Parts: sequence; C-alpha cells; structure tokens
Amino acid sequence: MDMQFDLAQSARRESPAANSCPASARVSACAQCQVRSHAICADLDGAELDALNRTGRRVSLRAGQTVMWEGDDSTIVANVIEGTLKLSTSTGDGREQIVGVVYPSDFIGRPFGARTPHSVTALTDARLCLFPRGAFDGFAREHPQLEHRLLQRTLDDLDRTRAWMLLLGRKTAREKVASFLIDMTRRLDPDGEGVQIDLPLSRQQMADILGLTIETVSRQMTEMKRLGIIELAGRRGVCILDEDRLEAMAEAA
Amino acid sequence: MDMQFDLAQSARRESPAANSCPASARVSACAQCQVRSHAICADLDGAELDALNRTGRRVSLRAGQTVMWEGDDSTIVANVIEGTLKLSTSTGDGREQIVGVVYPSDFIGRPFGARTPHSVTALTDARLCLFPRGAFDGFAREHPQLEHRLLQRTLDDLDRTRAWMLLLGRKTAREKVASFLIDMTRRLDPDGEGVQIDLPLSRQQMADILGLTIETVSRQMTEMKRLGIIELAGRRGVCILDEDRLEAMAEAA
DNA sequence: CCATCGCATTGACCTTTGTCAAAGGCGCGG
DNA sequence: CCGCGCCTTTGACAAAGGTCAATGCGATGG
Repeated sequence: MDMQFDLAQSARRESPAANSCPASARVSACAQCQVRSHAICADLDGAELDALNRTGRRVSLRAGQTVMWEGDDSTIVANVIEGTLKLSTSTGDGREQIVGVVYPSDFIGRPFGARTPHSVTALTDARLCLFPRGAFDGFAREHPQLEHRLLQRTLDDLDRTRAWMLLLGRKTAREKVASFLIDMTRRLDPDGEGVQIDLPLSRQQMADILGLTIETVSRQMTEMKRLGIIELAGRRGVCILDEDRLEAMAEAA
Repeated sequence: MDMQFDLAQSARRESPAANSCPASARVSACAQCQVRSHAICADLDGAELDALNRTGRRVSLRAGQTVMWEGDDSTIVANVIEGTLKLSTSTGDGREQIVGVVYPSDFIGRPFGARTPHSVTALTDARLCLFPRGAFDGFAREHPQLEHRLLQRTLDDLDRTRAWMLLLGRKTAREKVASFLIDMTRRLDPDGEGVQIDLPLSRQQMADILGLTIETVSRQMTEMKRLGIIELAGRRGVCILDEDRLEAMAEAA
C-alpha cells in the first residue's frame, strides 16, 4: 500500500502528458479506437469527434498509479481504453472502501462538479483517453448526444452501485465472496463454467470491495475450494467448477 | 412490515390517477409548484412546462404506500413535491437494504431503462408529480436542458451513494449511527445544534439504511444518550447536544 | 382518560468476523 | 535455477454485532 502510494505520486509528477501522441496522430486516434463503439463518444460524427479529440490526449498508466485523488479539484475526466481501475474512498484513519471497478469503454472522473468524490487507481496497466474537465463540460453541453450517453451510463452506474449496497449492508462474508466471483466471471468470461479466470485484484482489494478483511476473504475462498465449488490457481486464478452452487451461495448463506 | 406491504398493494390497486387534477387545473399546476425551482424542470419555459405537464399528473400517497417495485417494468417516473420516500432492495430471503432516501424536489424512477432497480415507498404522506416513463423519456430527449439537470442530479446521487458505501462497508455500528444522525440533521435542520429534529424513519428503517439490526441501532442511540451527546424525545425525536463529539464519533469509533 | 397494540429498549447469549501472529508458497530478480 | 520478499493462508483468540426473548412505553382509539 505504501508502494502503491509512491507509484501514484510519481505518476502525478510525470504528468499525464507523458504518453500523448503528436498532434498529427491525434486526428485519426478515434478511428482506430478499440472502445469507440461502446464509449460515450460512440455516436459523435467525424467533425465532432475531431473537435473533442483536440482537447484530449491518450495516457498510459502502470498498475498501481493513481489518476485522481478523492477530494481534489475535479480537473480531468477520461474514457478507459484499456485496463482495469478502481474507484475508492477512505475514512480519516485509513480504512478503504472500493466503490467501483471500471473497465475499457467506461468513463471516469466527475464532470459538472468541482470535486473528485473518490480516488481512481489503475489495477492493471491501463490506457486512458483524457480530457480537461472544463473543456469536456463545455463540449458536452453543446452535444446532447454525448450528454445523453453519459446520462445513460451514469444511471447504469447508479443502479449497479445501489445493488452493491445490498451486498455491503446485508450479505454475509460467504455471500459476498460468492457474489463477487459471479460478478467477476460475468465480466471477464462470458462463456462461464469450467474456465479459469484471472482476477485483476489482490485479496486485499477484494476485501476492500466487499467490506471484509483479507483473512476473511481468504478463508471463504479456501472453504469454497474445499467444497469443490471453485478451484484456485496461483494468486489470481480462479476456476468456477459449480456455477449453480456458487449462485445459490451468493443469495443465501 | 406486513402492514406496509398491504398498504402498498392497495395503493397500486387504487391506481395512481386517484388524485390527479382536472385538465383545466393542470396548466397552472407548475406555476404554484413548491419545488419547481429545485426540481429538474426548473429551467423549462412556460410552453415546455405546459407540454411536459400534459403528460403528467399529481398523486398523493399515504405513509407506507409503495409507488414502484424492484424488478417491475419501468413505467413511471416522478418528481417528489412533498414528503420523504425510501428506495430499497432486498435479498430473496427478505433482508432489506434501503439504498436511498428522497426528499421534495428529488426525482424518482428509472428513465431510459426497462426495469425498476429498486422499490420506492413513502415514509411519510407524500405528493408526487408523476409521468409515464415513455412520455418522459421522449420529452427529455428533446429537451437537453432537462436531460442536463437530470444528469447533474444523477451524478450527485451517485456521489452520495458511493460515499454511503464507505459507511456500509467500513464503519462500525457506532460510526454508522453517528453518521446517520449528522446526515439527517443536515437535511432537516440546517441551523444545527440544540434543536430537536423529527426523524422520518423508524428504528427498523434506520437499521435498513445502516446495514444493522434494530437492536444495535437502539443500543447505540441509548449509549449516545448516556454519554450526553444526544437527547431522545419519543420515538422519532432526537436532539443533538454535542455536535462536535457526534462528528468525531462518525469518523472513528 | 385509560386500555391496547406495536415499536423500542434491554438483557443474556451466541455466531460471525476481525485481530494478531506465524507459516507457507508464488514469482520476481539475481 | 535458486533465494528472497511479499502476498496469502492458517490458526488461536477477541470482540462486535446478531439472535432470541422479555419488558417498557408512546400513541391511538374507544
């Protein structure tokens, strides 16, 4: 965690401009963008894309780097092009809660607001399409299509977040871990059963998502392995052996 | 809780049209609306307001009535004119988590989505300005001003909801109750210290917000009273005697 | 004004999860 | 390929909060 913080600070010092492309390359950046059809810019036309693009730049992040800090002025927003990042808040005495995990094509940052409500940190190496918040806000206000997609995305986020509150407030450790594994499997391996997935999170990060301690997460995983519901492979690998029983476990202890 | 459910069902049967005004009265309804300047319709002009209004109607609710159910098709959205309502989800076996509490000028329902992600139930008698979702969606798409306000509101909701996740996942019972009291006091009595406020919630509902049991909430309140931090008056009355100590308590046990 | 009903409080006890500590093993760098 | 560091697992114990049960009390209606 100390290391993570150091990395984060160095990321900040390097400045986000580090990996931006030369102006000539920018124009076509969107054309070859892997997430364009899913990101909020999906239904902008060529000229609009070009205009938005002129205010933005591509940025690469190493795992552990923090893009923005809880409580900071909200100065940047971004689309995630590649990688996985966590959104987190903490109490004064350092207890952390991960309030969201974002994937390629997701949008991060706080448009139309003065403060960043939570920190954003890369869990894996990642690439972002970054915009100054002010410029983005202005552009968005002039392009209802963009605002509409942002609204849809925000409404979806809110639904997911509220569903997660049920997990945090009312589920047991067992149910929490099972729910988490199902959620992750759905995200990372749409085909389901039998296939091994690689969690983009450490045990500590799983604990920070589920509102548990690392020991409790570990014990629950071990117990599920013992029951033949999952198989563990190394630190990050998990294989769902019995999806049905796992799902039952996610709903009632 | 059974009673609440019965009331809710009867509300549904009575149909939401019960308290709508005659067409002649509708036109002027917005002019005298108490929440207009704070609701999402704030910056619509007269003609727009009129158009939107033609699709909507005013509805009165009794405490305990449920306006929409988790999982139902999303058919209505509404502005809260008066009263307090809860948003809630539950597990298959009946454990409930309140995922939001809404006040006058807040917006409820799920626009641009097929499903209602959580139930909405009146905690006090309440009045809504109700719209069919389809009509509202259509109107919103044609009025970027409205969508923009809805976006702002949704972004704020998301920030608040994520902040609440920290409470659910990482705070102790003591901290949860203290945080809740501070939050409520801020909402209901902007002047602060020394004044008695009336909670719009029962102990069970407080427990459902905080992810605790009714007994734990009760014990924490009693303990705070014993410490001279709050005073309790009847079932719903609370008086903050020492706001500073309460705030300290909300951050670290 | 009093009886009653339902919410709230209190108490005793138990389960779950957290804490602290030690050992194991994965994976990186030498 | 080996050793070391860090993450993870495991264990023993403590504590917070949940459960079950009984009592208290505020508000409603007769």
